Amino acid sequence: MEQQFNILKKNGLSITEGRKKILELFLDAEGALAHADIEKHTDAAFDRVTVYRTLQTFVEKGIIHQIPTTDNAILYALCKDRCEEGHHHDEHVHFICDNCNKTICLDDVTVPDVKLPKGFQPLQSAMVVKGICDDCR
Amino acid sequence: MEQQFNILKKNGLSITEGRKKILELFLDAEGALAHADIEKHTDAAFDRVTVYRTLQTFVEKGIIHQIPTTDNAILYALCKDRCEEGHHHDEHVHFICDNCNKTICLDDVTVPDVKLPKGFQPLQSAMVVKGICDDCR
DNA sequence: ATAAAACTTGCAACAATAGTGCAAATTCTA
DNA sequence: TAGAATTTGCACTATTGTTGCAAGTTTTAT
Repeated sequence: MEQQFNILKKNGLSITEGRKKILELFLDAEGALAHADIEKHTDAAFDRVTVYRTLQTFVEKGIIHQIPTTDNAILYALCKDRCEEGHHHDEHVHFICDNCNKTICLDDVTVPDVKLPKGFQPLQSAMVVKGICDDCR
Repeated sequence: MEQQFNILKKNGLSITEGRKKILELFLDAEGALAHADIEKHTDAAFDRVTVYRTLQTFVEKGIIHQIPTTDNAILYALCKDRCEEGHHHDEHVHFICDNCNKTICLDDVTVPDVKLPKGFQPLQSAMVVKGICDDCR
């Protein structure tokens, strides 16, 4: 697959083994990945620091986005087409399964608007739903 | 004020300096607090470990609740009356100001229900809105 | 008011996670 | 294919969270 290549190219990034491999992981992944998942799946073929920096770069370029969690782990998932550098459009709901612990982007479920108190100006919203996913029922 | 005393009493916790002080911080705080904020405001009068354990205890007892963020820091905020031990009712929207960086509980704004794809069973939802708060306009 | 029981704290040690500077290696440009 | 630009890995440091245990504090029951 040349998909990884194209994504990197489109974002003006050098094509390197590490970046291709990490992108591949995201493309294959069903759900979101944590830094730890990536290290596990790459067999320490790349330095820990490289993974951090790659993830940072991808977030900056709008290739992946971060997902908020309560348990102090940053999760990352691929952005869909609409994202561009410096401007994410990841306003879809994220689902965390209590059973298999996977985090899944519900790309088709957009975060609903809410009425905020007077004076609060919304710019971005995130929504996380916990429960049991389709596979675990 | 005897409010701290009462909260601790009601939850069957021993009344200690540390717990009273940390509760006071929450009662005074406009927004949510991170572990680091608490250490800062207590002048290291209490051990780092004590702060961790106090926060844990408060979460378990339903005195404070955790707020998900994307930046890898757990935030805590006081629960309103409705919370009880082991059963939080913090299904309100949280607002993070891009300017002053405060996190505010919008207690009156409940997280809306969303329609999930077939097979997904929701149990708990969280919603975080980023933007400019009332004070910063 | 007081002693024993129960609980809480601080310390030290540890573990996991994240970030930085810099030299070596790789990738890109022309 | 050489030089410029970027990326990587290493060693080191910083930050964040956890655990066991002895000493200290709070509670309880006299």
